Amino acid sequence: MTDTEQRNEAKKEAAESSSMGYTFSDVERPLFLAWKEAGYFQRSPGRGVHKDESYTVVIPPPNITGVLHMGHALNDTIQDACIRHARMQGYQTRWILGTDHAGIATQTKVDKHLAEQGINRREIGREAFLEACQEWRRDYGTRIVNQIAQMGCSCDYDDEKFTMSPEFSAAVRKVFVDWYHQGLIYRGKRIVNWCPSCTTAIADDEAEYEPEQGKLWYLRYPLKNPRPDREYLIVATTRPETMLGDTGVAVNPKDERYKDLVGETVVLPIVDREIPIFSDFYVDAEFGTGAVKVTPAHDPNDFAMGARAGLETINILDETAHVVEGYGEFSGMSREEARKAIVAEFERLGLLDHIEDHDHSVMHCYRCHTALEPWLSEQWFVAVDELKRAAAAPVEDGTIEFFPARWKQVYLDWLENLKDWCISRQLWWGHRIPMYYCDECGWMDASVDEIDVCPTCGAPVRQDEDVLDTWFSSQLWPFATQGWATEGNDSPELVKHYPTQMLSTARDIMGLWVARMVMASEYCTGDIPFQQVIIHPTVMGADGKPMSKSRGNGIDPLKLMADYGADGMRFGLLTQVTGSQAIRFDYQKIESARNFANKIRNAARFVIMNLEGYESGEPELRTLADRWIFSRLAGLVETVDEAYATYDFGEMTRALNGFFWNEFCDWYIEFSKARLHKDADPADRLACQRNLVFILDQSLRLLHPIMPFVTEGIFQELPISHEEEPMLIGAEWPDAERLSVYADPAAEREIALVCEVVGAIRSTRARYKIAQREQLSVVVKAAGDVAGALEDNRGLIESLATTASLLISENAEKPAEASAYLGSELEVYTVLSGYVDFAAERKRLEKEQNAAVKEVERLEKKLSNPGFLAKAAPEIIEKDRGKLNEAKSMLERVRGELDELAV
RNA sequence: GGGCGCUUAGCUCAGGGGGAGAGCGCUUCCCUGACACGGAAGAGGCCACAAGUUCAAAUCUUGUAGCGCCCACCA
Repeated sequence: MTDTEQRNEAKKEAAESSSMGYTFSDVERPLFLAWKEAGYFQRSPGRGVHKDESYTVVIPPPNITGVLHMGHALNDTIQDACIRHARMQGYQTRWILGTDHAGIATQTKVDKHLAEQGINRREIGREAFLEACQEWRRDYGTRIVNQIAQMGCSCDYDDEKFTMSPEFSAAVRKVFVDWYHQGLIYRGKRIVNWCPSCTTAIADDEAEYEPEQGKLWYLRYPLKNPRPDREYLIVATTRPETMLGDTGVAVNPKDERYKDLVGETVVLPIVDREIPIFSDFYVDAEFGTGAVKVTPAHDPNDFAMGARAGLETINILDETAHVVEGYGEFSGMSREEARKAIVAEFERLGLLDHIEDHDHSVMHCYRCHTALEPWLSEQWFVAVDELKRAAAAPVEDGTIEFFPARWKQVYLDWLENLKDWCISRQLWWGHRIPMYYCDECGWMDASVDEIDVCPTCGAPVRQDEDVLDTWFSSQLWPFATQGWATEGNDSPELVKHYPTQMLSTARDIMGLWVARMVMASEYCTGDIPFQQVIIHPTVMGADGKPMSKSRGNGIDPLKLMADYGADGMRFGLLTQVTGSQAIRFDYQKIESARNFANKIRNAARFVIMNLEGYESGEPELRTLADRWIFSRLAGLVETVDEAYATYDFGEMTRALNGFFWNEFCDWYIEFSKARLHKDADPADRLACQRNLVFILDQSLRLLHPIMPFVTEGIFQELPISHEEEPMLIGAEWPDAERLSVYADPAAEREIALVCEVVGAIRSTRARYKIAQREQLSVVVKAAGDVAGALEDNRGLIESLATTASLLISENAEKPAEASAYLGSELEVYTVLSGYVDFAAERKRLEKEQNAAVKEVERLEKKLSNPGFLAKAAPEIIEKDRGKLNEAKSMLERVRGELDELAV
């Protein structure tokens, strides 16, 4: 083990035992509280506000079923960055915080929780169960809000919302009642996804498809009037037990095989029911035998076909999926038992043609994993035709914009295929449907207020037992959180903060939530709910698969924050946000971001520890380095602004990191060191200090929305006036236009030359393993203007390259025993006095020679192409001509060097 | 089955018609008074494949192969 390795080991151990230097919670927590207490999180008008326009975002309310996961971490970071950015720009910001009661998900969790204590929901009854849910909600609701706070999110914590608050319930009831009275909500008997174990309907999106190795049974249905060539029809089915409820057999109208059978009748075996053969385009002639048994009560497609053909619907299963009365020996059997028994019966009757293996997917309940039963039952529905047209319009005409833009089509396609929405759930936890029934006189109506007695006959009424789908309340989120239920569209909050500016969410709830919010908003407020929709990429595990407990590839954001700090996690996540639809989670990105935070802290420490004798004042551009870094800053602000406008966070973080680390730290701070020296010119020293403070301050502002904690911590220590801007969170965002006066392409070109010379010397030094402190003699040969620029900045070169002597001249001669660097505009000769390794130099120069030869060939070929000369843009041709000249000159000089080495 | 996306350095990914980039990893040197979570210098890529458009293709079009996600779901 080398000394360095030993030292590193020792440091590592020390770090592990003392949790290295900086403990996040110690620093982050007090800053968070300071922001909160100073009122920055509150609804406007607040501190720092100087614009009339508002900037409002509603947080996608996290379910109270769990804790913060990677999806929240990314999504909330995006929103906080945007909100903080807007706040610094002076907008009246409001980030509405809250949680979602998440009906079915929470009920399952609470059920399970109670079961662990030996408590059964049905035994304790509805009231007690709901109290248990409320307790759960208090616990988890608090927990998740604390975690959002831990991330540094600048939501309005003093005005927290909940999808089952009284305010929200009022909104839900109002919408239900209005829609019911307008005929948008109706009750109907439909096929729904029924869980026989939970005994509730569940939404399509709450069902999970699981692949299953099944069978395809080919059953013979005898014709009522057998023909000489045909006694029966063969149907193929994956679910033979449903044949008890068959009321027809369907074939494709174009299917020649069955054309003459349409209109005939078959006699359903076992039940001896006579059912018609009919045609329907839905039937795929290629599949099975091309003849389909139709069970309208137990399959949604059959239901549709049955409706078209006017078939009877016969329900053969009860709510627990057992065969109902009236089917003899089969009655009372479970689905599985009935299947076996019926197949056996067909076999006994000689009506089982054959069996094939058939893999397919089956819907399962996502809570208990019981296979779902398509079941005919009485449910409440929202008629979507009218609503979906209203939801499509603002997206089609661009009033609502998607980022990335391709999601627009996904949204419209989803709406296009939307079917009526089943909103009733046979659950307890949720908004109870505000429908009242009188069993005496048959009166029924929806009501915003609670009703006890029938308005027509005075008898006691009962309220519908079912609750509403969670999404029915979630769809109201952007406006029901802002006083809509009580004050309508004139609510002061809505007037100021509606429509909201932006909604950020994951793509999987695009239809479920995003589209429904647009529908509901258009209908309830007559306005769009938000102007822009960000669909952020999904965070996948390191294996590229969706994060899940069963795969064990999940990442816990809380642990990330503990290990890398909230800032590290936030910045690291945003570096991975590109136009892509999925990101493969990469610890190294988070670690790099943590290192970046550390870099920022150390750079700030350097600036602050070098402020002896500092007096505040305007920046003063005295040197090339000053002009250069200010020019770069001006460019950075433009890039960052553009990145916010397009929500390109990857680009934003790359620009910020590159500027701060590679330009400000690696070069500008290094350039500054000589100027900050005790013996340096005091006036220049002060200018340098002011410039350092200015650049650092501007950098902190630009970084703050992404890394709020580190930047605020440093800002507090900066010797700038904190009277107007006491905290960075409310400080003014850098103004690209004002800074644009610093744009200085000439300075950027010149500094590149200086860096090229420094780099050439350092490179030679590294190649010959010459220690940094050993001073070198250097000769630079360059044309007049270049030499002039370098001469003006010889101090920078001398200090960064540690030279003993530096000769810069147009007519410089190559010194003896020197290593040569050949650039396009300059040559650098580093004197090595006796150390020159001729073989190594030759090898290196030969490599350069090869590259130069190739470049010359490439360009000559290109420039001798008549097509290129005739059609390419003149500036491109000019550029290539210049490049060819450079390449030729380079080649000539490399050859000259090689010739000398040969001597 | 439909839609969308991806394939660029060892790894994770940017870029997007005229000079191949970043971070991590790797190699060499360095604890120099901000930072070893660091500094300096390097090595490393016919940009998946094929055809086409073009004066010019990693970049545009089409196709092929592989990977992935979402939606639908055929009895």
